[in-house]
Amino acid sequence: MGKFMKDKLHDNVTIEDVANYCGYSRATISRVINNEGNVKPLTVKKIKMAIKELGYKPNANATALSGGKTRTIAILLPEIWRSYYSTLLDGLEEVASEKNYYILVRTKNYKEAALDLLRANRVDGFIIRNTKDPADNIDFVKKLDRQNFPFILIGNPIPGYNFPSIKIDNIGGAREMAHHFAERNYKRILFISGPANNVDSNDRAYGFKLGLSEKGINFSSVIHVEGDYSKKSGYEIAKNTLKENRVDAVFAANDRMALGVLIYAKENNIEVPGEIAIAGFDDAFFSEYLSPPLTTVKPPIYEMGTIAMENLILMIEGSVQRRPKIILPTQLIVRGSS
Amino acid sequence: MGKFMKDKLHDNVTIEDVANYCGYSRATISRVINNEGNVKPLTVKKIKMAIKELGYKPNANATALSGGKTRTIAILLPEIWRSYYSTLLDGLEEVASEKNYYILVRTKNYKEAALDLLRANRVDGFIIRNTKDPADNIDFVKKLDRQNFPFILIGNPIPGYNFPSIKIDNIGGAREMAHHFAERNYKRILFISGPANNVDSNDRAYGFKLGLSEKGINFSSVIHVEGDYSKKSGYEIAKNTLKENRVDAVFAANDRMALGVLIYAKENNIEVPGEIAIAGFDDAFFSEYLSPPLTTVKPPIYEMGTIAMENLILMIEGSVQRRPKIILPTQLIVRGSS
DNA sequence: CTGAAAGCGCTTACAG
DNA sequence: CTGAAAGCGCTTACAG
Repeated sequence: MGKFMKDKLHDNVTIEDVANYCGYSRATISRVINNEGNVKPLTVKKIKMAIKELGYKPNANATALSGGKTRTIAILLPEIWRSYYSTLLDGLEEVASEKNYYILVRTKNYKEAALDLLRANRVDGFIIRNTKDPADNIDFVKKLDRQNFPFILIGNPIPGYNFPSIKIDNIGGAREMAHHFAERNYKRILFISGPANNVDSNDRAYGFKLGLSEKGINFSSVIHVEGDYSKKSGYEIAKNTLKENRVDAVFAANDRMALGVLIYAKENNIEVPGEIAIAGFDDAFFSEYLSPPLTTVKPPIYEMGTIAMENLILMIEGSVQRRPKIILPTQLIVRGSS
Repeated sequence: MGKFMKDKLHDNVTIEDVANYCGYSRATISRVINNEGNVKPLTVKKIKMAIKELGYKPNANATALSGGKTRTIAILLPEIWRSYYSTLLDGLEEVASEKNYYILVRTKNYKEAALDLLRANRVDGFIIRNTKDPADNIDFVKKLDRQNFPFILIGNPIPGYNFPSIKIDNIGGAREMAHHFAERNYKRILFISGPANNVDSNDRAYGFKLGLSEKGINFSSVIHVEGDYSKKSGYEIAKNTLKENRVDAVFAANDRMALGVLIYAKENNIEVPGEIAIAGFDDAFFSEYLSPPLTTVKPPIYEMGTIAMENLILMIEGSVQRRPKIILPTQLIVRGSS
């Protein structure tokens, strides 16, 4: 057959065409496509042959409409740009495409979009990364939960609820940092937390405190100042605190604030780590390029993506009810700043 | 699972429900949804009211199946992780969501996926960022073109064809860099290109040559060495070249190779820019954090995303045939390294 | 093991 | 301006 004919076939082949081609009914073709069993092996073979020869692909919209799955998963993120999110997305997509799923990514006004996706039956499941305020999309999440519609929360789960979720071990990571500080014999410590209501930051504070006390350092001797996760707040807090207090080491609840502290130290000729050690949390993209490179806690973001997607697909395809609650270990990365 | 589907269906209000609710036929409801005109204003009003009250959203699969659009756009990328791609994605999504489209993102084995998306009628259009070898997906692109299916190529277009595309002005950017070098009075120049067959790199080489000649500098006096875009190749080339040649300035076809040169210079106590100036192309995420910060050419990646999506949507919705060919200007960013 | 037939929720000529 | 009806390409009880 000519090139043109071939293309034409490829473009419009329906289940009906396959049925006519090999002399079975649409129902049987459908059974073979969906591996339903209860079809004679020879028939399966013939039909698979026909499908291949005609280059048949089921129309996804028809499949979804008639009760089948969409094989697409919605991923709701606050933004894409930051490496945190793009790395996460990378992990999510890795597994999705491997398992033959498509991903629909949404950031802008995603609450509204989520409802639309659900109602329009566009997806089989949701991966949801909360915005700053975890309670923001509580209504939608509850709705999913009520309908038993598959979803997984990524990052900070919604406090007070027991939804399927995956997050990093903030407590463990900060605890390790505390141990590191103890080993280095840093005694006079400044801890800069994130915003007061931030779950991550609170966990990091708790873990840090825990780790210090395990090494016999009382948290009450630690200067604790609240920042807002911005570079600027790190800078300002350093400026306000370091003049009046002797400090051996600073632990900021994220790398951006640690960067602010580092910039302040450089501007004021404070030697790092000679006079003051500095550490952060996140292993931000810039951290290894600073001078000195920043000691930090690296969260397994890519793995969080792959594991989240694996679990979601299990929820979608599995007959068993699953409510995974996963916590992934972090990794302490000691660099030149401590 | 049966129960689950049933529940879900019950939960969803259909066009039938709207029809019953307000006493018009499904056909008329459909007309109102699609703003078709030819409906009495009062009827429109009543129906819109009913839609709102019932919280009705059309089932996307039914719409697509019965000849409507999917309102989703496939984005094919070689990868997501690098900031180039995530920034691009950000721009693409910004416009897509604003115009009420969803995006389907795919990186892994995307050629195969693309064909599937097309056949299964899952999307209204394609945004395609070529892999290293632009000819790699030539068959698919030709197929789209033949079917008059909307798509736009991003980045390096396929040589020899006239497909709708958008890219940055590599020539103009490198030309500006040449002018900058001339102003700084750098005479002995090392140019490190990318791989020989790389379209971007060739354009940058051409633009650099052009810019130098405009300032009376003969390109033949420039040492031209071919790299492979990696940090390592920048490092190696610096090592092999800078020992035996006096060089005032290095222009690498991307920032990663420039970083390699910078690392070599630091290791060998060559002062930058005192003894050798270094510049790159791309404004990579690390470039502003280096010491000294790297002079480079910043491509308008985010804008490339927004403009590409705007044009694609015009192609999808517009009645007019459009084959946009867009080239976006870059921006020279002079930092401490030159 | 297989098929006929009834949907799934829309759109779109066709008629009036 | 509006509705009845056919159809988009699948899946899934129901029968045999």
